Amino acid sequence: MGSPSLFSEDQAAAASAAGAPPVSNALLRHLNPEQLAAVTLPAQPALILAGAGSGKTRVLTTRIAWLLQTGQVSPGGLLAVTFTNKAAKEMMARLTALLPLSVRGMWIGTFHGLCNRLLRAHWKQAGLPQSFQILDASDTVSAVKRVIKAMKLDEERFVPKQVSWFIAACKEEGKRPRDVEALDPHTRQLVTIYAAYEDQCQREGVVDFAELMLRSYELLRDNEALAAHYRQRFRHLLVDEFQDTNRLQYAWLKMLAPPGGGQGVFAVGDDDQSIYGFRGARVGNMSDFEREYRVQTIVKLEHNYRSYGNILDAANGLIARNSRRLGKNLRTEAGPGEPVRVHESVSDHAEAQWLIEEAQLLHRGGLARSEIAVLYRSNAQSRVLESALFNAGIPYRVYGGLRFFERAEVKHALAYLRLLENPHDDTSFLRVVNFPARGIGARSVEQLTDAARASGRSLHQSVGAVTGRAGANLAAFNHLILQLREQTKGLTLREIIKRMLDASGLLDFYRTDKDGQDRIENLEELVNAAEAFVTQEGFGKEAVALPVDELRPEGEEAIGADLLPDAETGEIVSPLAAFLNHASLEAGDNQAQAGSDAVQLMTVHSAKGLEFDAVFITGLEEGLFPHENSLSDADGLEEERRLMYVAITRARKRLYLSFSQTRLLHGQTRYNVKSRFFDELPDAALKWITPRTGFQGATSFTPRQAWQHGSSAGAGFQARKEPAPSKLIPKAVPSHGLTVGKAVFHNRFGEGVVVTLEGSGEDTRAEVNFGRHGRKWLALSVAKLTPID
DNA sequence: GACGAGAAGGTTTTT
DNA sequence: CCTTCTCGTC
Repeated sequence: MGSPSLFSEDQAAAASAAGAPPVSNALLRHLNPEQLAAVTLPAQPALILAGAGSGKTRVLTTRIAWLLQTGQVSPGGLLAVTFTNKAAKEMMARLTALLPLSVRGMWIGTFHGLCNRLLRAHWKQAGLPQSFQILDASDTVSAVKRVIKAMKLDEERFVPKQVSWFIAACKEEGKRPRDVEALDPHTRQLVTIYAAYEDQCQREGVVDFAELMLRSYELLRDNEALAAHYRQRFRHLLVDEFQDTNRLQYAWLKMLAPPGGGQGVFAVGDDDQSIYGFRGARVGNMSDFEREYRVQTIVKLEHNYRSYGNILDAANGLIARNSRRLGKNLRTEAGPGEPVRVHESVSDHAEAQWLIEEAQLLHRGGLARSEIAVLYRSNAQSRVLESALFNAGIPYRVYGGLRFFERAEVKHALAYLRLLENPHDDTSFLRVVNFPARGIGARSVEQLTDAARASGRSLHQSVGAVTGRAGANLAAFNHLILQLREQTKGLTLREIIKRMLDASGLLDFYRTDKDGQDRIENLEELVNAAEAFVTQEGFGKEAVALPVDELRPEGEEAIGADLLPDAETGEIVSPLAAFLNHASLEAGDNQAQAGSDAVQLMTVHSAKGLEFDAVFITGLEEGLFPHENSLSDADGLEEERRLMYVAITRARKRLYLSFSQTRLLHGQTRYNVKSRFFDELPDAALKWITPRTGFQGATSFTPRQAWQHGSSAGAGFQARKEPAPSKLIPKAVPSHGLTVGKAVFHNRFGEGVVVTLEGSGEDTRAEVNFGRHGRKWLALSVAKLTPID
């Protein structure tokens, strides 16, 4: 590994001066020296370590704008890739604000979006049908399920969901069935399923998310001319959230811009915010990149523009406990601000109660509810909070759960639309052939599937193989689709969808359904979404007029029609096809009421990238956060710590850390020790607001100032050491002085909580939860257990 | 095919 | 405890 230099301010100034011709200062004026250094780096591999709240997106977009404005690259000559549609949209929006520019047709998008684009443009070479469909996660599981059924395997041993994970994991390692090393019989069988699943997908012309990546990787790997074309074309590649890339994504990048190829590869990431290791993200890609690309320049963005000092101290102090870091420390000029408030409660219920009162105070002090976030490690924790908020009549919004395009009714509608586009789409066919019910049962579907499989034809084509009543019903279904196809020719997208909703019987079905009202609203929303898509994306007359290669880099010759991506201009695809394409890659928002002023509830994972004035991190208990399932290895714990780091750095002004002595989980009361993270946070940044004695959701004793002045309220606080845990579950106390739920101290295991008491007299034994040391059974006659408090 | 009883299982998740 | 899915019945 080399030892890349760090840019100093002088170097930064020098770099911008020595770089391309001076640019209109407006673009660079508001950048700090580190940001400026990053933005104006020469065209070479570079790694930008962008801390939380350090203006990462600004650097990325300004970099693009600068490259364009200085004429170093044309819009068609750069590729910028993100993980989420949201990030891609944000980037395009900011870019348009910086430069008078049409971002349409530029290669800015998600990994999957860009792969899709490559595959649509080169479907032949990729071995796909022109109108291949994309399976979402649940489609993938159903498809795998069908394979397992067809292979007559036990669904207990081969759980479709897990098998689909296995397949995705293989693909994300770049492995086809023949590449997977199967050492045991079970894995061998999994690989057989994988192979059969591939056959089925190929037969049906569908690809799952992982396949989008793998297939386009292979496309480039196996077509030298094509790869050369794109390498020639993309002079600059920019990658967002580099720490979240998996093996395949990194390999894909290397295919587009091999080390030493002279292209600018601008990788932005934060190893401290890598929280997706469990699904294949490889932080190691950052150091691999540094090594393989012989990165000369690492720019660290450590100036934080989001949070006050105490919050950053907490974050820095915590993350410093991790080993294997690239090393970074956030700093601010905003002053210390308030201390981080720590609160202990007796139960999860009390925690919720306290939180609500606190949130009400903030709101009354002038803070918008939407500026208050309640974070938790796992979704199960939201219930108590939700019901408390609900009972208190406080508007709230829970992230997670079903997204718009994942809703059953929307997926049904999309399936009909897909059949209009392509009647041979078996996935869609199966989804709606009997929905709404039209007398085609499982038996007939099975018959039909067998016939189709035997003849190698689509379900649509095999309808004749089923006889009797069901056969007639199937024929009627086919007729319905074909007729609708005829009738909607030439109609606007809006009209097509409305017709379909009517003719399919979907609307009628939900009208009679008892809780169908919401679903009907969603279907209406689908019509609106389509309408909005047509207008936004310009799939009207205007778009057709836009030449496909408008943005082709200067001097690049046209190289044959099938080498030119259609650039989503609408020239090749119909609005319907484009909309379906859009719908399969964009899951949409997850809930309505997005606009209303509501307290935001979400997992720490979904909070990544967001920021709020006030943040509550709840359930900070051993076993929950850090989660017990991640404690088996050091890597797991480090990822939990990064997760906590992400959580802390979401807060702008006020941060609460909260834990509870008891929590109802899986129907059982659990007695937890407070999270080890409390021991790892700098005491000076914390302020314990739990009173020594009282319990039940007591609020802070500090005289509270109005929110507007809140940010400086921390000035006079005394940072006292954590108090002894307060008195807990009131119960009769036997002679040994212990009760279930009692906090105790053991010389070897440290602080713990009594979970069970058994026996009496000399024979009394206690099970104590020592958190990181696990649960221990101790004989009270032998073990020295000191009750705390 | 709709409904209800009963069992299973319950970190984190975008595309 | 509570949700989700499967299976059996009418």
